[in-house]
Amino acid sequence: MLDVQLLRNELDVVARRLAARGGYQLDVESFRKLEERRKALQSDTESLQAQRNALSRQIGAAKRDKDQQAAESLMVQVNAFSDELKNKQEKLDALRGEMEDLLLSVPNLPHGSVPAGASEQDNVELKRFGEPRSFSFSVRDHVDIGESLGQLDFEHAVKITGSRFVVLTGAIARLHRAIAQFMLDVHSGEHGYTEIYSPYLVNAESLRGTGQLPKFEEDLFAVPRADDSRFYLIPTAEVPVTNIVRDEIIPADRLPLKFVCHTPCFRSEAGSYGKDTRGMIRQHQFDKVELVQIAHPENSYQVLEELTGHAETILRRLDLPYRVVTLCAGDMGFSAAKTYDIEVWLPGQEAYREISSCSNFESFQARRMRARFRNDKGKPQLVHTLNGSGLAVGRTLIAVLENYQRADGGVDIPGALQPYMGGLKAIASPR
RNA sequence: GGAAGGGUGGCAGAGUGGUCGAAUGCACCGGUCUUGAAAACCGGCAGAGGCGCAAGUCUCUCGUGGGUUCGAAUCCCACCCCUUCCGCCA
Repeated sequence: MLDVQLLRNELDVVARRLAARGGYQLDVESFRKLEERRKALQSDTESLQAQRNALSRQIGAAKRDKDQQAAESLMVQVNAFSDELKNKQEKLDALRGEMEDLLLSVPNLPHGSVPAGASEQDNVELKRFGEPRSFSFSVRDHVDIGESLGQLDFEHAVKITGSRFVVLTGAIARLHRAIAQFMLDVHSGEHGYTEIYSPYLVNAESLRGTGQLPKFEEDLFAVPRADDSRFYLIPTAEVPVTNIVRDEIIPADRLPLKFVCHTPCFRSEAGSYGKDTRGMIRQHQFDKVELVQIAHPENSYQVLEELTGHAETILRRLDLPYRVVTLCAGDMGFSAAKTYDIEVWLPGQEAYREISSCSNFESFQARRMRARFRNDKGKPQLVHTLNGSGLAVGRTLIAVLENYQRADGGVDIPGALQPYMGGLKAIASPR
């Protein structure tokens, strides 16, 4: 959520900066109209309230003095405008609701360093690490590799649940677990993150806090409850972990808070029907190790660089080629002010594919969550929130299978993961 | 699921219809004292919002939402959450 003051004072500037998001159109006119009505209605309402409060105080005084007559005449005065007050109050509440809805639907302002652009085409490559390996045999994708090993099984997943799910077995299932463990150990042991275990079901308020609601309900899986409320399956650990600080005031000397959390993530993938239907690139359920930082506004951009570096470390340790791109304004998520995507090389697709997305949300989520710290004047001030995948576990598994495949159909285990595989150096080729 | 108790400021904890946005303590900020610090003492200190150049002033908020009333932290209703006991349970 943007600061409503900013919209009041610099509406045109805000509209212009938002237009960088692939031509996003802020409804300037209706905001102006709402704001005008709000202003008038609010001052009317408040002055009536002030009158009522003053008269009520006098009634109290009169009653104390046992002056029944004075009290009654004062009550008559209040009653004269109490209907008007009630009416205005109701209108003002409705108007406030409208304002709130509008505000909740406005995306974050792109940071000044974010390149302009409408789509993926306009993202800017920042750096590359590693060289895509050249293979002396014909390269297979993870589906062929995993299925021929008999350890990557989409057919049973379809029977059990449906499309966009997978069953892993044997060494590949273990490799999947090893990857997550490795990541958790590096981030908690070397990068100073506190490991978190969190709920996988969250309430609507949490999703509103991080920005998934109210706008993106169709991307979520909902679980109905006995009353008419519902829980939602988390689309990312960002939601439960960031919401730890919702409605809290954190002592400044504890910033930044650094959390790492491994969870499954659930996404309906509404609107991506034809996309990535083969393999486990895009699943309704996937595991992810998420990094979250709650930072002081002064250094949140430095934190973004660090956090992105922490995610990169994993790929370096696994010796997987990757590149980092700065997302252009039009390709960024709703809540982000700046985002780096890390893309890993997938030989099976001969392409770099997203494996991590690291963002600074500045105060956008913090404002929705009322997450604050006490600044050096002793006043509560909004924190900045950041997060990034460190990394997506399923896609890392794909990258390992494809980059470490052997001519005989087996897969080498990267050195960093071998301790997590009981010393196993390779997944044996099928006979 | 049954029974009882309870949700008040950063924390602890008073307050059961009338200057209560709220005593007191702790924490925090500023000052006096001190070589410095601690202690002591003095002062300040909830949040959000409106109007105003400012000084200031007004409104809202005591778990949430409704209701009663001229007036609600306080009374009524519903819901949520927490604690304890019983039952059930990985």
